[in-house]
Formats: sequence, C-alpha cells, structure tokens
Amino acid sequence: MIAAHDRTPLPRSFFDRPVLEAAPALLGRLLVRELPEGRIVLRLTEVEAYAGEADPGSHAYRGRTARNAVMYGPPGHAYVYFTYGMWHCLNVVCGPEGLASGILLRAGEVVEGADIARLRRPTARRDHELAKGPARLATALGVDRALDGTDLCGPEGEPLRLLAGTPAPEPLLRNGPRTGVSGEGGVHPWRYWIDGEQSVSPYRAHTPRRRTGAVRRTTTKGS
DNA sequence: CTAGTGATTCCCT
DNA sequence: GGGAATCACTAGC
Repeated sequence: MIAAHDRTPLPRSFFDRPVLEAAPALLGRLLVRELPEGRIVLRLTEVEAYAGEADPGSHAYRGRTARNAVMYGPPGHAYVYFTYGMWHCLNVVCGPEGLASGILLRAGEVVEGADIARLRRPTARRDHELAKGPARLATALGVDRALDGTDLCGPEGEPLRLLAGTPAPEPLLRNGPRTGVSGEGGVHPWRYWIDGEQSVSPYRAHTPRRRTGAVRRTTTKGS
C-alpha cells in the first residue's frame, strides 16, 4: 500500500520551473498508470533533462515539428516519442511554456502491479528489470503515442498521473552524463539517479554505428 | 562482466 | 536516404 500523503498529485507548478531543478526533484515520485487489467505504480529512480531548443541532445534542437509539438505546450504533460523502429519513451514537459524543455523518465521501481507490468515485459528476469531503461519503462506501463499530450497533473482516474511520493533523500542523489546522447550534447551531466537502486539502467556511452559489412539489405524482406 | 550487432519504422533532410 | 534519448541476444574473457 501507498501512504496517503504520498498520493497527493504533483501540482503543475512543480514543472513550471527550470528543467535542471525539476529533474532531480522528480526522483522518488510516483507515476501511476491505470490500465484495463489494473493499476501500476512506479517509483522514479532515474531521469534525464533536455533543455529546449538550445540543447543539441533535444528533439527540439531543430525546432518544432509534428512529432515534438507537445514539448512546446504547457508543462506537466506527457511527450511520448517512438524510436529505433520499435520503442516508445516517456517524457514530462517542463516550463516555462514555449521553451520546449522536458524530462525523460529513464527508470523506476514497480511498487504496485508488478504482475500487470510483467504481462508486457515477459523478458524481465527480476522485478527490478521491469522498468530499467526508458523503453522498458514505457513498455511495462503500456505507454505509446496515444498518450502523447496527456496531462500528468490531471484528476484521479486519468490514465497516467504523477503523485508526490517521497522525494529521494539529498545524500543519495547522483548525476552524470546523459546516456546515448552523441556529440556536444553528451557533455552535460544532466542524467540524475538515486544511488544504490537496482532499477537504475547501466550507463552506456554513445557508440556510433557503422554500416555493417558487405551486403546491405535493400527493399524486400526475404521470402 | 564487457563489447558488438540485428531488429524495425518513423521522421526529418 | 539514413539516423534515432534502445533492447535483446551472442561471443568471449
């Protein structure tokens, strides 16, 4: 069970401030997903900040597009993108409105509904692997582009919400380079996590992919 | 444990 | 045309 004071919604003002302040403050908070099968509650253990159009690592770096339009809207809403041809990732838009800042939710500990999360994450060997990584987190919670733009500060009963939970204790906060961000965008230590948590995803330096060897498959998928 | 690579599709250049 | 805020699996140590 979750204590009553932890179930307070996060006010929108929480996200209407600089993203580098909001990101570490998000650790330890609760993300609640309501599904037909039941409820999943995730305690956030790892996030990354993306600081608007000036940030080379951000999807907003090259300006507004149909895909990233939600980032330019009001704070406290979900920005969900599709990547690598297979995966979804979930962000929270941060203010001030128009700056196109956001926080990528990278990992969390399932504190309620692990059996439901496991339906979508059958390859997880342990419960702490259910949401260990941004695409795993979105998969475990059944989050896709249909939830793009969802208000995370909405009323009880909404499909996806953020509750106050218990902020991570200051001495356990850590930060370091962002994962998977190439070039100059990778230098900023804007990945934040809670020390000692098993659900925190391992750091992987960005590795540029060479086109693999000889034959490149072109159009048709073999017979 | 680490390093390497295929999967798969959308979106912007 | 080709990269992408990743994952799962394999080989090798």
